[in-house]
Amino acid sequence: MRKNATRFVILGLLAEGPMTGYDIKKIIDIRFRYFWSESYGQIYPELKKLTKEGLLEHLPGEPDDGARQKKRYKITDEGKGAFAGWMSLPPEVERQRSEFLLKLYWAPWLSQRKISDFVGDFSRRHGKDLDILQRMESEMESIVDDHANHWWILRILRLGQRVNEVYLGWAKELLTEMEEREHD
Amino acid sequence: MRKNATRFVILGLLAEGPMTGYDIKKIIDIRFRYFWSESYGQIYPELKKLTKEGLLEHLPGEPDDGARQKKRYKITDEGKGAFAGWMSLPPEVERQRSEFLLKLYWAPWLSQRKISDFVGDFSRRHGKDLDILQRMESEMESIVDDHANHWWILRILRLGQRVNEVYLGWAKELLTEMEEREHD
DNA sequence: TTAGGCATGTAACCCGTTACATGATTTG
DNA sequence: CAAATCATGTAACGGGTTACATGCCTAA
Repeated sequence: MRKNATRFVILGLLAEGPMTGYDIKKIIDIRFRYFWSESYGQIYPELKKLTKEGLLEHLPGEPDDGARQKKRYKITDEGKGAFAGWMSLPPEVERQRSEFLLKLYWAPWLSQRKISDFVGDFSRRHGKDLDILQRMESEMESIVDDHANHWWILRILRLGQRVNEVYLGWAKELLTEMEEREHD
Repeated sequence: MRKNATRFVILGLLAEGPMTGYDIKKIIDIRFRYFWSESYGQIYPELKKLTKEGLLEHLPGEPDDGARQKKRYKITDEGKGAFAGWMSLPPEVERQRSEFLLKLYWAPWLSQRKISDFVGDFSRRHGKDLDILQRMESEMESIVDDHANHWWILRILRLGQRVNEVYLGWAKELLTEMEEREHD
């Protein structure tokens, strides 16, 4: 009754082609950065487990133990089946937590200065996110017909953009309202 | 080097007045529902620990062990200090995960029908969220001057509204685009 | 009287990060 | 040759959910 989405993210990426644990982490950090994350401490043990269960296999010619070298994994048919099974399940709604909004809720405990610092940090962070998403969109637009899922990736990127635009607009407004309020 | 925001949420709520673990959970589920969550399995043990550390105390006249009855906790001065200390720290950025977007990324594995079901669920969920946020906003607008933090709560609610509006608009557009694409 | 909400609590278990350890390869 | 990056892996630890156990009180 647990999620363990990690294993399915790994299977999904390996379904696009064989790669190493390091590659998987890199792709998640870049392509998925707005809606997913994993750590090595999750990825490597999970690769091992998936291999033992027969959902993955080492590529032949690669060391399967001993020497510390690149280890490329390939998904098996069983692995593809497991992935397809997970895909067809309704997506779990993850709990969301925002320490930023929590602290805004108790803003009267803080100085005006401190609050506007927090809001400023929030704003800058989402400004950067927006920049990255816009760059990713341009790239993706030029190769939208290359793969079946590029059309979908574009839609995901655009959602990310709109959300970040909302964050930015809201933060800017809030800073203005705070100033107006201070010398009323 | 760990977060443990749970204990500070508890301290923050108890700083508004004494209450039970049950009350704390209810408030988080209702007022914080768009940006925070806790389970009883976190709250009760944490209340115990905080009491042992002297940041909380049982209200006199309440059973401090034995009979299973209402147990109201009150924050101590030390507890207030700990809370203020946490408040002044820059908010941690929590990792965010969306299984929904992950599955959209691999949408070509699914039938058109399945995808639009997922998008439809997403849309309905955020439609409900938007309704609730709008109702909370009306309530809050009528009592905005009652407490120092009501002004802030209003801003938080409005951010939630805008984000949910973006989700809804995006989902509607996506469903339209999917239909256009199907009979091209 | 019974269903539902109030109310507290624990144990098992998994999730996930962090810190640490190790070493190869590439590039300035 | 040194630094950065590639690359794999484990152990410890805390975070957090879920399932379970218990029992009171109140309204239909």
